[in-house]
Amino acid sequence: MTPFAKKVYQVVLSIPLGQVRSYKWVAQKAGSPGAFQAVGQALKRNPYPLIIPCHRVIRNDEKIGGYALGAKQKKFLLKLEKDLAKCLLSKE
DNA sequence: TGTCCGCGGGTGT
DNA sequence: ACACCCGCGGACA
Repeated sequence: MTPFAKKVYQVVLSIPLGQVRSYKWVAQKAGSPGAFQAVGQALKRNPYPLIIPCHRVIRNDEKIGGYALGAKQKKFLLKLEKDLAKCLLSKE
């Protein structure tokens, strides 16, 4: 586990439910604003793609980009999380 | 070996 | 199909 990747995981794990951040944002929080691609590599090489909400990390223009389990799955998960977040917000 | 940077390809409209 | 950004690959310390 590399320190950079670990920090990336921490940042991704800090993303609230139903919220999404861009690779640039994660890269900046990781300590390297220009290493947004390294973030993707770290997520791809992450030991637990299902544990880390890597699907909350999307492109800077809300595009999908890529996903270890499938870009379409990523969109699906994002839709579910957004709906879930909305449900939680509707509920007091 | 790991991290950072650039070209080409993919997704979205 | 085009434009922008990147889940890739290569080079440097």
